[in-house]
Amino acid sequence: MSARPRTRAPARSVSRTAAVRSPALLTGNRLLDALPKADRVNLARDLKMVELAAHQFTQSVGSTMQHVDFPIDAVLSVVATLKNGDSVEVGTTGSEGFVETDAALSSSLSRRTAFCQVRGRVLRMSIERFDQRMSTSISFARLMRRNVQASLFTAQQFTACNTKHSLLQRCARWLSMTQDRVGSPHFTLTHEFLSIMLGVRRAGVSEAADALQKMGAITYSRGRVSVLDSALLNATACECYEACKRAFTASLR
Amino acid sequence: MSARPRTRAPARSVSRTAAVRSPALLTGNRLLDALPKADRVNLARDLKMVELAAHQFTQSVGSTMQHVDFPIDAVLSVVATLKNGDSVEVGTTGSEGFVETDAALSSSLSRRTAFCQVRGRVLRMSIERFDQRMSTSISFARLMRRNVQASLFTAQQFTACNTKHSLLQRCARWLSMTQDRVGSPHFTLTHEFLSIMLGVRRAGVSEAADALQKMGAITYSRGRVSVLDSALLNATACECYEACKRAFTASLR
DNA sequence: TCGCTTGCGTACGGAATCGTACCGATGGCC
DNA sequence: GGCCATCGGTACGATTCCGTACGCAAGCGA
Repeated sequence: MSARPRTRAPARSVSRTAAVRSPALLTGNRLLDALPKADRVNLARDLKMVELAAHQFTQSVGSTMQHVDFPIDAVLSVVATLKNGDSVEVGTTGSEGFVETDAALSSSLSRRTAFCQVRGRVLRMSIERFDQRMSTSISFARLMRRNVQASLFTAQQFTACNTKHSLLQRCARWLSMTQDRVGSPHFTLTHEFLSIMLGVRRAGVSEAADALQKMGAITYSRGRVSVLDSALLNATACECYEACKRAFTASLR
Repeated sequence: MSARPRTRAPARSVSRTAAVRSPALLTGNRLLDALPKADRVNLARDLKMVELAAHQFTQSVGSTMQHVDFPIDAVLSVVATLKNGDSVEVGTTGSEGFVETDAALSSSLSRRTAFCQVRGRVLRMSIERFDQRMSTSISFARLMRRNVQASLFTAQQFTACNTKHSLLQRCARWLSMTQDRVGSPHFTLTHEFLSIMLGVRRAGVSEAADALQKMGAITYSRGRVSVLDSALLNATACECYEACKRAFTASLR
């Protein structure tokens, strides 16, 4: 309902754009796949497929960055940890981006904690290779930086979202975003975990989730969530869902 | 009646570090002044001093960027505007940085609104010159990007701050940050305006400000604020004040 | 199959903040 | 010197969310 040429895709399950970009070179990460062909030819040799388990950490504050992760079907969360131990999600990344954004900002130290939110695969590139590509390929550097711009936009949006929007709206936003990133209406998530991400009580999430379930948008049970009516869910979410989605879409161009 | 170091200012108003870096080339913007000498030699000809009045806009959403602003003693705010018209501050910039961070991220469109929070001077550089320097000077590009990293860190910190910290803490944080940026304990600010920045009611800010005044940290009257005890103010602020300060300091190295 | 861990429903008083509104006081302007 | 817009003190019930806590039930491992 948005990207113009792709919706008219023919019989083959590969989109036109992708076909033009020779499917054999596709990685599954949309950011990498948006690179011009020249950048993708030898990409695979710099990438290592890694399976991440749920809640597995991929970076921690103060450590030297070792690698950059380009998710395929995993969803990674970046959180800010406060002195009292509370963590709040400040960014989420799926196949539209990469984790360890600071690497694209001339920094070599991790300033935030990141971990796997929804289990799945990522393509891992060493910092050395990443830096090398950043400094030798203008198109690579440009695409990465535009993705960082979207991350910045998202963090800013969350800043406003957290003061202005209700818990129900934010729950719906989070579930909508995650559904997009997982690429499936079914994923794993406990109320407890979502409450940490949103910076609220577990009981608060249970109430909001119950409301979403009663209105028929989702169902859930013991850590498994299914989105039944994504249109309804999106409509219940605050505008921040659409805004962030647009930001990432725009960054791929 | 409080700020210590300035009162002890010697004959010359230039700091030691600055002296080492040949004072004649100093601009007054700490970010630019942190550039290696080679970058600063012909800097002045690309900069135009501009006086900004309070509440004067310098960029708006969706417009093509024309210039980048390096504040000297002005303080600029970047805000996210929601559909209902509410605005929330998502970034603040003084002499430690620059405004129009997206310019350093391969983007030419403004995604946020920015305006002058506290009147003063900025050094304005055209986008063309900025882009040129970004692409020709590694040290310039590196410094700008590290500053963007600090902006990203700040936006992330505010995301957590807005869910976890009390209004009193956030008021104190804002006042502490602004004092640092203005470089003076006296500045102009109404409760109304601060309430918009923090995304809360005007009455809420009045209560918090009253509390800060009663504890002797500040005094204020009809839009003029004076910080009386910055140590007390900092102690009342949440950890986010120190965290963001450190982030910007680190980005200058 | 048992038991235990984990996930979630729910409830309670309380705190923080909201929305709104009214009014006094200040200070710039004519 | 008087007028008036602006600033901020204050109060009210309403609302949202908090902190906490208890209990039930599903599913996993032994």
